[in-house]
Amino acid sequence: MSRTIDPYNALPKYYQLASILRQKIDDGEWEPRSPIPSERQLEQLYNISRTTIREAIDHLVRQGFLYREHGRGTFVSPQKLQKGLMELTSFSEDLLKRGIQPGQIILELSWIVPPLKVLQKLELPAGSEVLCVKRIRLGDQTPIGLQTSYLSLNRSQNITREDMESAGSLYRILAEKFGIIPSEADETLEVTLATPEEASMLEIEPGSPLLLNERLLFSQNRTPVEFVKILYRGDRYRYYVRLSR
Amino acid sequence: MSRTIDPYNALPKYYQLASILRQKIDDGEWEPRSPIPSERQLEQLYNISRTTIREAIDHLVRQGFLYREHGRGTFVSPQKLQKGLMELTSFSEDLLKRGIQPGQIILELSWIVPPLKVLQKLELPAGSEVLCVKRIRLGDQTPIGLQTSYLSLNRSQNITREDMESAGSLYRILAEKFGIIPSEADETLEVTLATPEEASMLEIEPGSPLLLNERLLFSQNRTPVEFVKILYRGDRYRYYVRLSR
DNA sequence: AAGTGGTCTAGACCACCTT
DNA sequence: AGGTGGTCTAGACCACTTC
Repeated sequence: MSRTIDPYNALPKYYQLASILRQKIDDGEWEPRSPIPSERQLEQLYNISRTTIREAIDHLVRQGFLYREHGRGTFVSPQKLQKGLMELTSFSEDLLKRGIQPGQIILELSWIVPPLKVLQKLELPAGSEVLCVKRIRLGDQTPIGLQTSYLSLNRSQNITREDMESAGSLYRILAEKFGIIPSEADETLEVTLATPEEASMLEIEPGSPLLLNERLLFSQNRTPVEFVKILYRGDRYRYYVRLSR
Repeated sequence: MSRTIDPYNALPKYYQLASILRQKIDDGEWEPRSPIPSERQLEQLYNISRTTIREAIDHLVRQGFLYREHGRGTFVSPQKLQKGLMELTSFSEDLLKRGIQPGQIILELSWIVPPLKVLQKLELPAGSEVLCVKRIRLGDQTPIGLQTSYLSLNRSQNITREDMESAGSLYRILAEKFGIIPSEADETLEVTLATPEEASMLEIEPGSPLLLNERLLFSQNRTPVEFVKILYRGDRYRYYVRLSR
């Protein structure tokens, strides 16, 4: 029994169709590299115009679930490990996907005037205050990383320790409390060595190699929202990303 | 004087329009964050149907040159550093963008049976031969990284030292000689320490921290084409990536 | 020749924002 | 109310692949 399109549903038809197709892919109803029904067939099957069919397929192609070959058909992508491609993942979402229990110890949560370099990245005038969140990130109860976030918010948009503890994910708070949806980010990764202070918080030897991840996050309208530095233990973390043209 | 759409041009109209809009953005004719003409206005201006207009705009939105706000308009994105987002950059393209002169020393170029783990990633049966390319990568004449590529090719699709030296970029050879266009890649980054052998080739001390980048590259039809391991000197390389939803 | 995806038209109505 | 982008229709012709 297959779901159908409900014209009275608030969700757009192309979106409903994309969900249906997506499910058939996830369920393995269609084999990898095998063709899905042609656009004309889908038109008949779901009683939707071809333009709308194509819009649904476009979404799935962009997300990497399907690929098209001109004159031949549309095919199911052979799915690799993760299905979420290039998602802007928060630390907690990221770990959950890998089957590790995320946790955190909040070291600091206060309004400060950050280093000038940070203000420049956030495109704020000198002397501006930002919300600074310092946390030790845990995976299965053991330290994995040391994270410092600088958030470009109004003083009225405050985040409390309670918010942090109940939501877990900072990005969920940004979305649900302030309607800020991360849409793009510039990231850099490099190697550094742990200072004695960092080492003690991460429970490793001073001088151990660390993976330093810096991220500048932009919201829907391309305004910088957050600058983050995360120091990962070299022995416990591997950064993963999927790129596409 | 503005370009117009030529209906007899082989290029699709949405593509021609996207180029025109793109140029106006690049030339600074439209300020960042200012609205471009509405879709109905563009319909009149270029005598193209709205569907086609939207297709052109869709492309530019996906590439990050424009953003839409429902009920308000379509706006020019404030461009950051690089304009190419999330591109699958080859090492040489990558360095050139940063203003560093790329170079290479080819250590090895031969057909071998690689480790099983590599064959699995390339989805090849045990015992298959692949083309193995080992290179020291240089930036301004100094070693930056140690790169080992395993290429899934037919024995008829050979690459010679002359190819490598004249083209510089491996990806250019794949594209021009075999019509293989990289379209997606899974990358991981982690920290390791240099073995004595690696250290001598990179001209650093044994035990120095390195950034290990592994990449599995897929072609148009999502077939694995190449598996690469690159060991970067921790003191000379920073990995950069732009992510988007 | 028949089937597939790629491009395009000329409409329509809706949801959202501004005035 | 009027303008904007968001969704949708029912067609059409073209380019490419397969038989």
